[in-house]
Amino acid sequence: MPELPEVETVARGLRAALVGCSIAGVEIRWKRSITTPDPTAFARRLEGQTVADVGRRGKWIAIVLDSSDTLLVHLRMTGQLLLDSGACPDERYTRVLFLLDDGRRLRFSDVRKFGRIVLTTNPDDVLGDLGPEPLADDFTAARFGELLAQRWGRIKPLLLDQRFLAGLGNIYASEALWRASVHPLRQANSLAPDEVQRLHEGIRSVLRAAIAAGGTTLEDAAYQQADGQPGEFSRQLAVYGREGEACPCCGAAIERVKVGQRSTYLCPRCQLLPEEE
DNA sequence: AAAGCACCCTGTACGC
DNA sequence: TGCGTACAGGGTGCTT
Repeated sequence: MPELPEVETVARGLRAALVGCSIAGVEIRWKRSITTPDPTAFARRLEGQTVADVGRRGKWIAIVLDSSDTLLVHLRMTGQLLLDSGACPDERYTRVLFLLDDGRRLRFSDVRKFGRIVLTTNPDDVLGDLGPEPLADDFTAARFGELLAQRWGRIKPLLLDQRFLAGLGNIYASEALWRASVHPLRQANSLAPDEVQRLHEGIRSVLRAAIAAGGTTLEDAAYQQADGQPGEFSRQLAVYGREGEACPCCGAAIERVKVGQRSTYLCPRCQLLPEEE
């Protein structure tokens, strides 16, 4: 499932491939993939627009157009943005098709139809509620500590809350907690300064490493880079999806538990839960 | 503020 | 083989 590193990888690929290109036409095959405006206005407004830049905020891809419009894309679970030269073997899951003026196509493919596309002149309407970017310079351990100190809930669901911190999903939340040796059920405001420091570093290091590897592609997952290549980070996952396997650090068997209705993976020996919690 | 749950979807895995 | 059902998951919205 695409999280920050996968979305960043896609955005970089699209930036290299799309800037300067114009949209000649739009074909909408699943209307609910478009949040706003309505499909007719969406297609009409996009035709003739040129891509000025491609960026990312949290798990949103922002395709900035040379008018006052921005195309925001959220891949959710199975969304993909793929470039092709005008044909592809399997069109089954194509939900929206952007026809480019040079004959290529940008294809929004999405098996489970959870992904969403927004065309807006005010991206902040969508992005404004997002928490800090974990890799930004001003997201310091001190700032992270201040934010954690205000929260009484469990740390793992908090890391998944996009209003608290933007971009982490189920995979990297588990990985970051393992890197920091912090148990997922810990109360957020109970973390000691050294734990805050480790978790801050765990989050940033796992995201950086995953971006460097082109993201994570799981066996059954849909994520691919814009050129269709799989990400290589799955081999570096320490705990996610590895129930019963040996912890790379201590060798104990990795456990899977439910936290807030989500599967969470941890090492029961490295990530201890203090008795009072 | 925090937690639980239903919902949106479909492919896959499983039990019978 | 073939059916039915549970499950996975990001985000939203509602309720407790």
